[in-house]
Amino acid sequence: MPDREAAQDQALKAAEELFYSRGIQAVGMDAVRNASGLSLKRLYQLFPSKEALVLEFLDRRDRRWRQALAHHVDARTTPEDQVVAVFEWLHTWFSEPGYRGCAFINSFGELGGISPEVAARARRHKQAFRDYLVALVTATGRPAALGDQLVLLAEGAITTAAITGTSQPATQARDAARLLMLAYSRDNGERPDVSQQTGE
Amino acid sequence: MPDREAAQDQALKAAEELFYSRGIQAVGMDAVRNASGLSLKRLYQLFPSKEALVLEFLDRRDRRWRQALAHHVDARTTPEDQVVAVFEWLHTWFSEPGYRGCAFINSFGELGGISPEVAARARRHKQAFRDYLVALVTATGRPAALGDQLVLLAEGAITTAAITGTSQPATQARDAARLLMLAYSRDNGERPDVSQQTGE
DNA sequence: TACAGTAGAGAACGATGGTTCTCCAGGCAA
DNA sequence: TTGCCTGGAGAACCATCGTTCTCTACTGTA
Repeated sequence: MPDREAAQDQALKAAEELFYSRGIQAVGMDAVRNASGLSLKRLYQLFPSKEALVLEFLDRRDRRWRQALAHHVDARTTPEDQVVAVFEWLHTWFSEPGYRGCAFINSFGELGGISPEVAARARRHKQAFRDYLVALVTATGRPAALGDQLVLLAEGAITTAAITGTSQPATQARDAARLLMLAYSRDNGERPDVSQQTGE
Repeated sequence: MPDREAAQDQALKAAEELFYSRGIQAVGMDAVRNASGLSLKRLYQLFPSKEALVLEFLDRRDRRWRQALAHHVDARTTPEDQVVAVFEWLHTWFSEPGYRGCAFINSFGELGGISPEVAARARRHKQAFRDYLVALVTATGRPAALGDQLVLLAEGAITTAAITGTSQPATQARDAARLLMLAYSRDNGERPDVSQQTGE
């Protein structure tokens, strides 16, 4: 029998391509079969159901995505640079052909309301990203609250880039991130005053 | 014959409830029939296909959403307050029971890859929101670039609130927005320096 | 050569979905 | 009253989907 692991890899590669580009419900197991070159029988030997394939697809994507991000960030030396590198990496991601947003946001929107498992994967993925970014931010000596704000910039850039079809949001988010880092830098005190300076 | 307009309203109300909470493909026309109290025959008299119903649902949601936002913002007097009011409105939106993110982001993720019409509605909706927010920002005397950054904060808050199930992202986004408005205020010059202050 | 086990190709099956059709009840003009 | 139109309820129809089954070909072994 051909290597089980290799076959799983083939299936998941095909599934990722299809699920990401067309959405999950729009892709039948027949399409996965054609794209992967595996037989339906083999597919169901490797994954007991489509749901299982979907969850594996998400897990695999989560791992790869975070690895790719960390790899890019690790190339930088200072903590500040590492934070900025997150947004630079977003830019290269957005520029990939076929970029269509975050697979977790997309599958949450599509299936989060009817599949608790899918919703949980999305939560886990976003939580991991948040923890990662907050760690980078606190390494610069700035508060976790800034990390949460940068998460919002990154998430906003991800969906805006997908819908508008440009990678510009990454640059805008990076610039905003730099301003916020400046606002939270020691020169301005650890806790910039956001209380009502605009009136009300 | 019962009022055509009233029947359409009934159908759209039911469709919105179902599509938003469960996703579009997961909701059959049978479910819309049951929820709306209309017969299938009547439904197909009012909308030639499910696709037409979906597009009408999106158009209607776009109108209502922007109206609700504008209504909240209009209650404020100063331009700065109006910008902040956007994020306060997000907070009340996120706090609604059954909040599950932006219907346009969700349907873009679900159908954007296979339905150009749905993708176009998402683009239009986001473009309108962007234009609105940029107009509010430029009314304060600040550059449009800040508006784009605030859009990212808002979009990020929308999806983060949906996936985490909290309304806290609205507050975080509002605080970040205040800091960015401060950074762009006349005291700091019209164009804050974001060039490489973090090195590299 | 005979045989057991595995895999591939694709038909088959049961469920569901979008869409249409049938049949019947009720209102209303002549 | 009679005939006609509209609408409701739901069956019917056809395609698709997830999943399983059948049949055949092949490989390795005694």
